[in-house]
Amino acid sequence: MSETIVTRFAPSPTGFMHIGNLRTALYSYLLSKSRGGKFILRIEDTDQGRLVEGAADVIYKTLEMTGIDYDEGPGVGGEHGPYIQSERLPIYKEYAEKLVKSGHAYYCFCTQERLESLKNDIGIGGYDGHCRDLPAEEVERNLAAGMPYVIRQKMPLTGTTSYVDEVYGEVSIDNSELRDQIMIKADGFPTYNFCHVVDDHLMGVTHVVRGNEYLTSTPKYCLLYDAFGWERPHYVHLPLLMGRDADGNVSKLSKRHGAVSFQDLVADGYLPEAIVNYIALLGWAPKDTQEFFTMDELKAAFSMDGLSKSPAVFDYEKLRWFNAEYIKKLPEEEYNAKALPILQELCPDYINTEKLAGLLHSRISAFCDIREQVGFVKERLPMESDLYTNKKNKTTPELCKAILADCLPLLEAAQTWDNDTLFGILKQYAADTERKAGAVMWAVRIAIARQAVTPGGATELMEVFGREETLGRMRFALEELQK
RNA sequence: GGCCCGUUGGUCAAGCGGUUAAGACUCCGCCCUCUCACGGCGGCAUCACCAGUUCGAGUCUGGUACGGGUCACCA
Repeated sequence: MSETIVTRFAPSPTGFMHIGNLRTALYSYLLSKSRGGKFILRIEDTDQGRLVEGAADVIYKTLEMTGIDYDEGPGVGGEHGPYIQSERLPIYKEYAEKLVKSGHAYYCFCTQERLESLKNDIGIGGYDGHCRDLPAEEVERNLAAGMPYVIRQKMPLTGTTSYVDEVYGEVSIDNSELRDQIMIKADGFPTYNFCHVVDDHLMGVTHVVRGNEYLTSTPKYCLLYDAFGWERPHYVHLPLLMGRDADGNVSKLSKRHGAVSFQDLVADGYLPEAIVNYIALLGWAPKDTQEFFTMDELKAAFSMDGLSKSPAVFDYEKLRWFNAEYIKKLPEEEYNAKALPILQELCPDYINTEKLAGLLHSRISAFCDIREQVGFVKERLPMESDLYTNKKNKTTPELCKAILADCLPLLEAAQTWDNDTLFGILKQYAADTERKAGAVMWAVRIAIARQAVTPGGATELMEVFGREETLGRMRFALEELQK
């Protein structure tokens, strides 16, 4: 029989979608979809202290924007609901008590103070098992007296627990390394360590896809499956996403490395398709050298044997390259829909923003680049002394002054104001005066842009500025040179 | 510190015992060109180290070093 594969993405609603989490969601989704399986979304909101208003919406929105759709989950329903853990509390309680009855878990009445002092005692890393073998009568008495309690998983004291990870192979941990972790907290909420196992089993999850940080705690979860008599799922641990620190070292990608949430990147002008394409290749590689993938192509190409074992450093440069490629492929209308509003806000009215947007299309890697590219159109920049001097075109301030003086009347007389006409005028002038076209263009471009590097050539910029602004800038530059 | 995992160029990576060690980003040249960008062409690696196994090792084994993760009433 061919088992239907079921994977899930189980994020905690923190208010933002970390790019590493998004990649986990993507791989989990792709694993399932590459094999015609099901994909479930489950919200893990069992930490009452970290509740953030509207945080789940960020998750829904991100998955929608990236095209990661789920067969079951909040909003879409499914036969295993509810899909929000805070709505499943009675289930966890029931299963935790089952484990207490079967001797795999126990009530613990230790106070926070006692636990604190334990931490300070050398030689005891964590809980000491104080309540592990409390007499039944004492437990009953404490419960009846309403003493606060937690429920802990009873770990075996000896032996080892191992499992076979789909990417890392066999992982084996001494049971003595395992602590009696809390399953149900004092507030009645379950911990991740416990409820994700219950949910994954109840929801029929066959492959648990998650970050490598769970590699060494997975034996604890295996023990839980064993205690319940449930079949263990397949584990697919993913290499971590790293960020480059200021000191050159790397560590788990986090906010200090820059924009690391999906929404931050989108706000900076990165396209969801580009982000997905880039992170798909961070920790996974296709069998051939294809590098651009649509979601459908990813579904077709994804396979677990392409997963890497070693951590991957998130490289903004490469993301920028991907994004630039996606922007270049954007149809005119879609590109303008994003670029024009930014330009209109930045530029004076006389600027031909549509033309400017066109010049920028192949020159930006993210839409946030627009701002720094158009600084010179907003205002006349202070002139740097040596800009008129250009070795390749053999220009000098003196030559530029002459060119500007000559060209000003020619341009004032221009019948129409578009690139072709303007280019023709200047080209003709160059031919007539036996000057290099490059020198003429250089003089004019520097005069109006007042900076060395510009998006577009002299006549293109003239079109962007329009007749009045261009001539105004040229006259100003000429006067400046004549001083 | 204990335990676990990893290590092919600055980065992402292919490679599965015999290859001139793919490809991409970055960087650097050259070409195109009214600057830049786009586009085109080209360049940049003794596979962390040391032992072993083998006729032969980036590929297998062991050790060392380095890096990372994990040891919560967070997930």
